[in-house]
Amino acid sequence: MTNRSTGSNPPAPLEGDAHLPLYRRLYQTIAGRITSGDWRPGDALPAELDLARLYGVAPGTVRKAIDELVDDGLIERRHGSGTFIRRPNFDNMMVRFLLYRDPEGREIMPASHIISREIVPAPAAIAQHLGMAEGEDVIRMVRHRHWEGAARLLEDIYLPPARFRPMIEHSPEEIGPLLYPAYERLCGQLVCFIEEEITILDATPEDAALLGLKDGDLVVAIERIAKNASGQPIEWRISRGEARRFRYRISVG
Amino acid sequence: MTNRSTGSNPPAPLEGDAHLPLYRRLYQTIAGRITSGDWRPGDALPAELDLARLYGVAPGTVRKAIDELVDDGLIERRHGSGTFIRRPNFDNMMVRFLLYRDPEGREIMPASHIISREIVPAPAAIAQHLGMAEGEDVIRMVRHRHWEGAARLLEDIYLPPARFRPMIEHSPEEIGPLLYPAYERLCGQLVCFIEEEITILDATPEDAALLGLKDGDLVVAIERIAKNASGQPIEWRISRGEARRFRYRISVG
DNA sequence: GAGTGGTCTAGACCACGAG
DNA sequence: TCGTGGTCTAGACCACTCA
Repeated sequence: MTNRSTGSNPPAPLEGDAHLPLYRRLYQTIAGRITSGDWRPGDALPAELDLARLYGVAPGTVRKAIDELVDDGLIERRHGSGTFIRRPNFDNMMVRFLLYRDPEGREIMPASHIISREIVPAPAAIAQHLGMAEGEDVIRMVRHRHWEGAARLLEDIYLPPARFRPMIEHSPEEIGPLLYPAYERLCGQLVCFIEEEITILDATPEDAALLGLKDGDLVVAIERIAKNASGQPIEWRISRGEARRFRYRISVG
Repeated sequence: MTNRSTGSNPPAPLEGDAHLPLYRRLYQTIAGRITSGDWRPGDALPAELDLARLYGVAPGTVRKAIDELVDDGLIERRHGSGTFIRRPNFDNMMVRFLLYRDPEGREIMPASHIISREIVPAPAAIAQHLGMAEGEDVIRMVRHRHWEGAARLLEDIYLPPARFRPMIEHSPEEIGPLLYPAYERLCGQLVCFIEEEITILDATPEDAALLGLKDGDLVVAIERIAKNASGQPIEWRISRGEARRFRYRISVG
């Protein structure tokens, strides 16, 4: 059988090489419609049987593609009501690890101060992380996060201008305290995956001064690469904070 | 259809409550045969169609159970040759994070010194982690790991005697430098899952002395709970090392 | 070539959520 | 009550490994 659309429209095309499994190509197609903003967080996907008809594949093939999208956290099933695009929430993640709490023990939303935004030539390491050429223009943003009356977290953030020009054109007030919602609202960019590397090292004199640390104190440095639904890197950042009281949980299968 | 064994033996029983999905019960059944030592690392599982016949379920149901066992790292598929029990390798994990290398940059297998082994009443927190009652007997083992001529990692390890009595009956030479292989070899216990929590804190005077740190230096403390194939906790440990140069990578979907 | 997992199909029936 | 996802079945054919 070469075409199983039962008398109705011809099937929609799938992304990806024809030699890839259908469920892989369907995964990429759905991820691409999230990346493009065609489907946005909160939206419902078509029902599985509708997707099967739409793309001309069997229901079991749709199910396998959706299984993997759910595993990767891009979408979410709600039994009886449908399948929905997720909005991951990474922006406030680091604050949790630094274990600061208000007097009642609740988590704090720290104040956010954008110190500078400029376009600079991409250093080699950052260009590589972002899939750009060395020396190509890149947006560099410095941000400090404050709580308990002092700077606690220093962030250097690098963004490709092709996707993120609005981040230098809008005022800090329009951007607000959380970056990832601003990326989505102002630039149509959705962060879906992150990879981090944690290092403990000696504070530089500048960082020590900004964080109120003594000479010889240690900082925790968290390097992060953030990717969109299609797995393309869209942000690189390094954050530094006081190492003491840092805490992190992981589980490995 | 109530019984689909085609004229041959009746199906083998599945673990778990009858109201659970068949693929979940099959997952638990296979995990249980790993825990019990019935199937050991390196062994091949029966072919998927044989498992389907053995347990009286459809091939697709076997496939879904095996998919999840593979996702959880308990088994491994090799296309064309079979499905095999995996042997996870966690024991040396922490050493990687501390970034010590020999002069040629290779990873080091640090020397391992068992300082003490004793049976003590379980403190409340440890009893809870191990699913025991407070005050019940627990094995406490202290181990130091050395490289570059000094102690670099201090480990306090707690084990339930019901599973691990051989660990106090055998000599340190019989145990060898790696604990998890010794658990498997001497006690028939296989570690399949771990959860860790990393904290940076001030060194206690004793830890500072043992690690050669100055007063006020920081240590990284890694608390770990290790579980077998059935998800039962079988070991709790806390390891401390110098915080400086600590490094950790994670990715979050 | 025999046996294995990998992909894909085409359904049936159940459990859940919302109107 | 209807539409959704959740489970389960029963096969076909392909791709890979190894003797």
